[in-house]
Amino acid sequence: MRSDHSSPDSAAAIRALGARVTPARVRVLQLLQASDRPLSHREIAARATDFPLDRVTLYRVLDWCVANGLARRFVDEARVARFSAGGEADHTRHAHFHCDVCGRVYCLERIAPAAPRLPRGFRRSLVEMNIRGRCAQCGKEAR
Amino acid sequence: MRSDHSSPDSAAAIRALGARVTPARVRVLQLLQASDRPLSHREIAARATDFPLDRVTLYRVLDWCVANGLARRFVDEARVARFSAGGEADHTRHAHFHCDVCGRVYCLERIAPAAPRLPRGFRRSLVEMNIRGRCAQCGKEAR
DNA sequence: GTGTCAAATGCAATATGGTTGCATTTGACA
DNA sequence: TGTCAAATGCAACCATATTGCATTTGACAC
Repeated sequence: MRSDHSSPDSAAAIRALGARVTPARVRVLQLLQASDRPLSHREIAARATDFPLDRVTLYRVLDWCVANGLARRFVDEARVARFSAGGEADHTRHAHFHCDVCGRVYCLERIAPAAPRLPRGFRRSLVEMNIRGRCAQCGKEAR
Repeated sequence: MRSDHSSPDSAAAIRALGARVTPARVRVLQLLQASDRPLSHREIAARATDFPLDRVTLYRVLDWCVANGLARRFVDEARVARFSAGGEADHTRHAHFHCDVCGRVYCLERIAPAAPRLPRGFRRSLVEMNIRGRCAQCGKEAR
């Protein structure tokens, strides 16, 4: 246990890449790791109020995380990018659920998209499966 | 065969909904129907140079098509909306392939996403499957 | 500790894709 | 041919993301 709130894991993951361990990277990675669902740029900014974090820096940190396999990015139905901890490989092993009501995105860890056979000449890099509908929370509130 | 270029099908489809048959709707629907892959707003505008078509009108026509089941909308990796002829039902019966190189989107008519079992309380409205990679065309050019 | 320097950051300006409000035009029908 | 709601065009606006550049800072050598 540490006296400060920094997660040694996120800092270590950054250092392991031979990259500079900066407060912005550590904090953003912590937030992603602490969330059970993918976060938008907006949501991350809202959670990082304890910390001075420029919009542009946040974009750059997120891009950096994705480029280095620390996070995965995808785009939801409302055209906003969402990020979650874990590399591409992690997140293509399961499906995502997009709630039409609240707009939240859930990782469905137990649902794995099968890799289908492609037409001649096409090469696959990854498969993603998105399910839309109403999440348990919104279903509860609706009755 | 008609002497003008208007497809009787698109006009008929619009009329069948009890809606007004306007040049903008007919032309946009024709373009979508004539394409073998989903088109972005930009791509449609580029193809409709023969015809005065306001940006906003195009957005509204597209929204109207989607709302009335004449077209399907989805969002690609670059956060741009894409449209193709055919209602939601048509396009959730097959997967889409997004080329990482040229950005084009293909309908994979022969690949059907299986509807998985969801966690308790979640209700599905539709399932979509997106495959990313390199298309046959770009694969050919690369060698 | 202190100096060094590329990497990372902050800020302002810009780009892109899409939406809203409102006045004008037009397709369908009497 | 007149009527009127529906559809359109225009201007202004909004959200998300990116670029260029000057400044700051983490890591490492000393």
